[in-house]
Amino acid sequence: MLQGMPSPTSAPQQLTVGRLAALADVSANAVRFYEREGLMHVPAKTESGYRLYDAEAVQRLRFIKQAQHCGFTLSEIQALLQLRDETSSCCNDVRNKVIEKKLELEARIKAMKAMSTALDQLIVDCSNDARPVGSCSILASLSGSAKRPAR
Amino acid sequence: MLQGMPSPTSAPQQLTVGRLAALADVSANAVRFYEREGLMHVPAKTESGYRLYDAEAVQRLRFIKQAQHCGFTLSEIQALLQLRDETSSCCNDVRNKVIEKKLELEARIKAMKAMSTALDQLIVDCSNDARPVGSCSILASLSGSAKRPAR
DNA sequence: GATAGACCTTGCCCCCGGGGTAAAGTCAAC
DNA sequence: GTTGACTTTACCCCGGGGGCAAGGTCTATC
Repeated sequence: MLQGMPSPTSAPQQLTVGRLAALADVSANAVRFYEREGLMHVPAKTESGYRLYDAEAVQRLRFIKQAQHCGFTLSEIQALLQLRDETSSCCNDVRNKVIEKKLELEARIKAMKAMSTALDQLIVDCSNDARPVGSCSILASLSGSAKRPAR
Repeated sequence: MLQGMPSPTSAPQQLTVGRLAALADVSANAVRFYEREGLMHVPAKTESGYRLYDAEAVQRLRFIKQAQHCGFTLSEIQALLQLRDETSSCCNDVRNKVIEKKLELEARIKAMKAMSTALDQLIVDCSNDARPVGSCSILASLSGSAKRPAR
């Protein structure tokens, strides 16, 4: 079951891709994908080609996942990771990106609320009766040119 | 400029794909895509292969766009269009789909609000100073295992 | 030492909702 | 007849991976 360490190599905490993935609740496929996309560093490998990760990789992978949960895309996360890797960047650089993302999220929420409200109106208009589709106010509303017809 | 009707064929309101698309504020590419996906009917064609649409197609295309604006995916819209095409279906069938979509939208809004709140917390924690990234509370929070470290 | 079976490797195609491109054909207007 | 806007089909691209195949490797158990 591959329970032991990949002992051939010496270092303290060496993880295969699957075990790393499990620690961050991600699929092994996803980890390899992040590597291809440049989000994860290319790790050391055993002679047979198995990837070997250390504790830093766990941090990095968790970072990626947390940032995704906050609404960042992978390419945005790549930019954040770059800031993190450069000692020259400062906390404000990060903060600004977070604020920008926050504004973007607010805008998307607003758009979705508008959708939700539009649906409410459709539901109210269609007063629960069992009319045939021919006279369905919902279908009529959706076919109009962006303005609801008088019902 | 192809301003006139495609007169070779006789009927009253014949539209080429670009003109149809313009009437619903959609790209011609999108219209052809909807046809491939079975949302738009395959239209009549001129001898040279140009698509020719009538007024019903305008209705249908507007329906698709409006429904998209309400948050429906194309495959859900296909189901709605099917209801619309079947005389046997009733208004309640439509209404139920709308209600279901409304609930889904609410859930997504809730998730995005949670993201937004998480970002707020990060912004507050990172108290606007110019610390180096090494001590950035945002990066620290995102690297942790889902719980924020005491700062 | 053999075998099971869980794990790993690379490589490639799939989802959505289209966008964009190319090369070539067709149309109306001047 | 020429210009230039429009059309056709066919193909690849985005994000964020999922899933599969064919084969190699590892550990545990007999």
